[in-house]
Amino acid sequence: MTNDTYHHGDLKNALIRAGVEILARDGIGALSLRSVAREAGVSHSAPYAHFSDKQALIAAISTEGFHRLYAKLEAASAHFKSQPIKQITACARAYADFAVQERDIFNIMFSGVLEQEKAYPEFVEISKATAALLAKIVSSCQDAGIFPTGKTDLLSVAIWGQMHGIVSLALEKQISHTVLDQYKLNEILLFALNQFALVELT
Amino acid sequence: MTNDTYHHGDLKNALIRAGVEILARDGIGALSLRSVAREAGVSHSAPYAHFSDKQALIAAISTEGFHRLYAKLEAASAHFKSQPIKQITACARAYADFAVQERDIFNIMFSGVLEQEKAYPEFVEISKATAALLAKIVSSCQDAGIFPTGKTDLLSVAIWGQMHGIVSLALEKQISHTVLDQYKLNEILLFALNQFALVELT
DNA sequence: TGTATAATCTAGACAGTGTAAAGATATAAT
DNA sequence: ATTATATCTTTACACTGTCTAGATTATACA
Repeated sequence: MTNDTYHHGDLKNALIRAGVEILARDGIGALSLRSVAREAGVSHSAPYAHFSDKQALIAAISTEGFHRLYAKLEAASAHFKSQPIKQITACARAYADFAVQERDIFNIMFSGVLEQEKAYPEFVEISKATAALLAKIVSSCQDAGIFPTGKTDLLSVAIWGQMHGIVSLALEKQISHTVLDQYKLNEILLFALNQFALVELT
Repeated sequence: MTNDTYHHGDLKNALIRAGVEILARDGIGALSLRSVAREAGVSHSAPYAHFSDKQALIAAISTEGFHRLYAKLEAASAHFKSQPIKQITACARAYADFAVQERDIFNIMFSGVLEQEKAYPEFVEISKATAALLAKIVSSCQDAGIFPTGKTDLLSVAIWGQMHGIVSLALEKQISHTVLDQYKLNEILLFALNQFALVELT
């Protein structure tokens, strides 16, 4: 797609890819409209043909991040089809892995896109789908007698929040390294998840 | 302190107060070195006499934020002296209240200060003290038979992470408003906290 | 097919930002 | 009292997001 014509052909997606690349390579501080344009090889104001402002580009990059997170959770879940215990623990691990490995995308995904007055339908869609995927897994755990029945959405939000918070604090280095070294992130997540469970998750 | 002399007298603290004020009034997007200097009535590079760079100012504002959070948790805890059940639930509510009411300070406190290569001793001190305060309350809950004994630090981190994550997702509007309207933030927190408890927390 | 219209991209400009350097002014130390 | 140090202002620079005007290409319609 990256031919040498005046018109790029697929600039919108190229800009999103460039943003993801910059986040992974140079970190969140290096992500600017202009750096993304440079990375994609276009002029500094070319992005405005596809994104109304910087927030819109960030929303698009965050949307891509949610797609990756969804795919990772979906894969973890599919890998243990009809084994709810393994599904939920694998998802917790996948969530943590994603946050650690794609740290800056993870951070940008949760840095206020939905708080904006503007609506970003694709972002809303995939983030809702991700929440629904978690709820589905939690629900199947309930059906399997792993979690108490009822209030699936409440349970699901509580579990998501728990995973999210523990992972976030760890990324922020707010969890003392003596604790983190002793237990490791996955063990903390498992311990926390087990509080909800009727049988032991391992 | 704000006399009309060339030397301000207490510029460092004035800048921190100005930063806090801007965060509360105009939000995180309006927080710049120059806006803080303007708010304090000094030239745009005056802050460099007291802060090595913007990160250092943000660290100082975040430190002030942690002092406020600590004070709020301490007050909630002190108000229910030797009533561990009420202490822990009051702390959860206080944590959520702080996050909601001082939203932008809360966000800046958890936006990577400790990830920096530079060390900010006062920030480390108060954030450790806050974690220690939570651990103390959790420990007293263990002594009172509210939480299972042992692994206090693990338990404490899991509970902190849980509160932090649920509150963060709510601030981010990632918790669907149908769920949030139905249960309210405090109820979600209480439900989640109860998973750790041997007796019912209310 | 040819031409008007729209979409896409470039170039230039502007105000705002973080930061560095040089100089002015007040305080502290001797 | 003089020197040294801390504090603050002014100026300057590169970089940012965004706006405008104009160039180039694709699309739609006659």
